Amino acid sequence: MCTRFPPEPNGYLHIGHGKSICLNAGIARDYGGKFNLRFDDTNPVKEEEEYVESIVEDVRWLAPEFTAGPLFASDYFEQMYQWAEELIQKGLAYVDDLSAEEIRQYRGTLTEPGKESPYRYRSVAENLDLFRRMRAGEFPDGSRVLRAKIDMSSPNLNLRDPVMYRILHATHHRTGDAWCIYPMYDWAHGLEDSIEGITHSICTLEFEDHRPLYDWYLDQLGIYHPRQIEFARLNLTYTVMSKRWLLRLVQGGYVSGWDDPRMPTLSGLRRRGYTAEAIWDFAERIGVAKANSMVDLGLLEHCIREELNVRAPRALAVLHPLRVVVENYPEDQVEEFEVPNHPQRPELGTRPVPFSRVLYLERDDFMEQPPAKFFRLAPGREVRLMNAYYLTCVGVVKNAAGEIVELRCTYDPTSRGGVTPDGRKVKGTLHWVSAAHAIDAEVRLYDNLFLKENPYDVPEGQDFTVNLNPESLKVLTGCKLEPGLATAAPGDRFQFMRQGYFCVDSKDSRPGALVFNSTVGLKDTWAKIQQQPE
RNA sequence: UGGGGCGUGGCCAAGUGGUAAGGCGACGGACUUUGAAUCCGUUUACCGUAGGUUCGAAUCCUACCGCCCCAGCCA
Repeated sequence: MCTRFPPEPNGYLHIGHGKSICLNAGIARDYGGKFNLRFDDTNPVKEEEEYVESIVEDVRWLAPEFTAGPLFASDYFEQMYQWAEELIQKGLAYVDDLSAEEIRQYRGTLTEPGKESPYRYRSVAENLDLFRRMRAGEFPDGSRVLRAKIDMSSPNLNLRDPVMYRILHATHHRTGDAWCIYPMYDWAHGLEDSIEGITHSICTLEFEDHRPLYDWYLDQLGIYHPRQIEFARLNLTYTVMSKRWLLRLVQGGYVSGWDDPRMPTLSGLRRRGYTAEAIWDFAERIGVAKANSMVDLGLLEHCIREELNVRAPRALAVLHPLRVVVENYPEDQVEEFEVPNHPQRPELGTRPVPFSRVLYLERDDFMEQPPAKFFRLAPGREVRLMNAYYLTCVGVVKNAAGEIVELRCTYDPTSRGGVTPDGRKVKGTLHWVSAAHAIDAEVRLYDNLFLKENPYDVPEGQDFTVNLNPESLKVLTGCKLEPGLATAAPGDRFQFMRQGYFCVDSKDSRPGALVFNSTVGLKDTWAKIQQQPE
């Protein structure tokens, strides 16, 4: 078993490529085979070194232990050229002087057969001479091509004498100016697979029509013949995967770059806090088939939640702070509570969290006039501060505009640790942070980039921007975090209790000026209840 | 109106002649110092449609319907 992932280095990898990488690398893993990362770098005008670097990084991140390479199609150019001469010798390829426009016209249409080029029956010697001179750089771009001689009346347009080589006086990111003719995908791909001994050449559905050509080249050459198998590419709700649209998002400044945490790119997901394991899990759950489908984004989110639930240490963080004064708590007293890093995994230990008279609570955890099912804090109501004390609201302080600016509360000294001697129960348990000890941080809350399940569904005459979610990014400043988070390093992941999973941004976070990205929220039953029409 | 594919519950997806796995979601309930997690249960599919073959069909045959891809010197 030998598989490969053959990206063209002309863009960043996204979750759809992730599916392909997991599929191919997974086969190699499961059957003890090989998996090659091979760049299909046959078009110098579109390809750049920047892209190969990002792709190598992404593939190594996803499948480090299975990946061989990087390999490059451009390393096989000489061999490909020799094989092209071989086809010419066999009378199976010819140099065509028709212009691009003429070739298009001669190709016919979906329903009408094509016409043969007047240059189709040149002698082998003339073809060889011309092809060598193409390589030598004697002709300008677009003046001639090498074509396979197959069947101009084939119902499969790919078989109507496909172009094998075009003249391109362009500098290649790896071969420099060594070549001025470059092989076309159909000609090159099977050869690359054959050279590497690929057994299963797995590609997406749109190449199904190309398979007869893939087979034809290999058969005519009589070289090792891998088998091409197609599968449906991934579509995700609320997400775009086309290079064109992704590029628009980046170039239009709708996102901060290819690795913006809202992007479905592997680098974006990584920066968002996704793990390689979660992406593998996702890839395995969605399966592989030939039916076009659209996978629910919720499944991807489920995968990362499930993993982070197990591995992410918990932390207390107040995103929308509301000041709370505990009136009966001594003015200058500070005590520390030992808080478990993970309630379900005691082996992860505890950490000290300071408590004092002035605290911050989440604004959403208080309602002056609570509806029926609200069981958090309200005037006269008692709740538990997680791992600390029971707290009762005794007063509300408002500003001139009538906005709540502070809560006055009392605590039950006998409830230390969050349990009372009388064993009385309380409905709500809230996260909190000591005002005097909290550290400030910026928190970036992300939502889907698009409002529609299918962002490509744009009303007639309108721009794709109508589907953009104006609230896909919310930057919160002045968030209050427990002091232990001060030493969090870029990439570190936490569960902010009762809220969701967050990671320290790998680009913008600095010690003393931390920036957290929301990876995914916790499931929120309360939000669901609130949305129900009463 | 040429060719190549695909159509199984809300979303994915097994199953290729023996009478419809699983996951996600949704909905109930238990438990709970995260309205999370966990646990239990429910969601009981005219297998695109219509015919046919067969003791028996999602699986085989025929016709029809719907959706996707192909006319780059892109990949």
